[in-house]
Amino acid sequence: MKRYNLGIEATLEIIGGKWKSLIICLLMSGVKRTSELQRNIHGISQKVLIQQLRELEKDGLVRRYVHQQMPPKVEYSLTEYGVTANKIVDVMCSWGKENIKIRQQRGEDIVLLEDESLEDKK
Amino acid sequence: MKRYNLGIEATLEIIGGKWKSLIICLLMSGVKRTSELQRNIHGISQKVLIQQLRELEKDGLVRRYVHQQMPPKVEYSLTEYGVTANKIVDVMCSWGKENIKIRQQRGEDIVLLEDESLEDKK
DNA sequence: TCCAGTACTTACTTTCAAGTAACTACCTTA
DNA sequence: TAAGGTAGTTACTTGAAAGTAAGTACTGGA
Repeated sequence: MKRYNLGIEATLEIIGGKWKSLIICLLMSGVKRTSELQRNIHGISQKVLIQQLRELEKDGLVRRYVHQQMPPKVEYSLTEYGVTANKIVDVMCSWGKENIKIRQQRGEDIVLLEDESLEDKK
Repeated sequence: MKRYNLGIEATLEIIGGKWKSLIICLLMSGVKRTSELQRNIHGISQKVLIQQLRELEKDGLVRRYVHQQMPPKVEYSLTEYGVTANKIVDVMCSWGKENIKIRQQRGEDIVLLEDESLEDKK
């Protein structure tokens, strides 16, 4: 029997960690191929990306669609349930933006590249 | 120069990790003493609790008030800025509750003890 | 006088998520 | 025929976060 004291514990298990909320954030802008995700998430390794995607799939947030073709083409998208999780990711994003602004005003040497990573580079 | 691709990265730095969102959640119900927090956050060690509180204080989310008396009495509360972060914690809590319900309906052997940890045990 | 409780600090250890790198297997293009 | 791109897997290593345990310093109560 698994016990949770607060709802937030379950949330952290599912979208906690370094990468999952970023993946959800990117998938909100539409279906993405594996390689697209990897290019757009700075610093993630292929192993970790795929591992995180599989976990999100297992938890019902992400759908994996394999095109039966060569060369391989695999597409990931959010499920309906995954979209509900985006509510969280959304407030985290906007709170984070505000936080960065505040720290910039304080004189910290930081930038938000913002959305560059979301756009497809031509 | 520190670079963020998405606002969410800054958020994760500040309230990410295993314990910080739980601490914020508890502090939303009012001022708390160190020992109260420790009793109410199941499994946290004193070292880690104090460490997390100091980091939250450094980031401006938590206020630490030391009563000049013996035996020592230290109280922690959320700052105004800390209260803004509670928006995030709030959606995480409610999403997590929903998640637990769904998994219970699926037959998973889990419970949400919910709010027991928030109340002062007499 | 000793134990319990307050709020810490310090030192050391463990764990596990993430990182690194190499490998498979297939196709297309040069 | 060799390189580059697709989507992975596997094995091993690293490092930061967290856990463990003990010590400090003070007071109040049995």
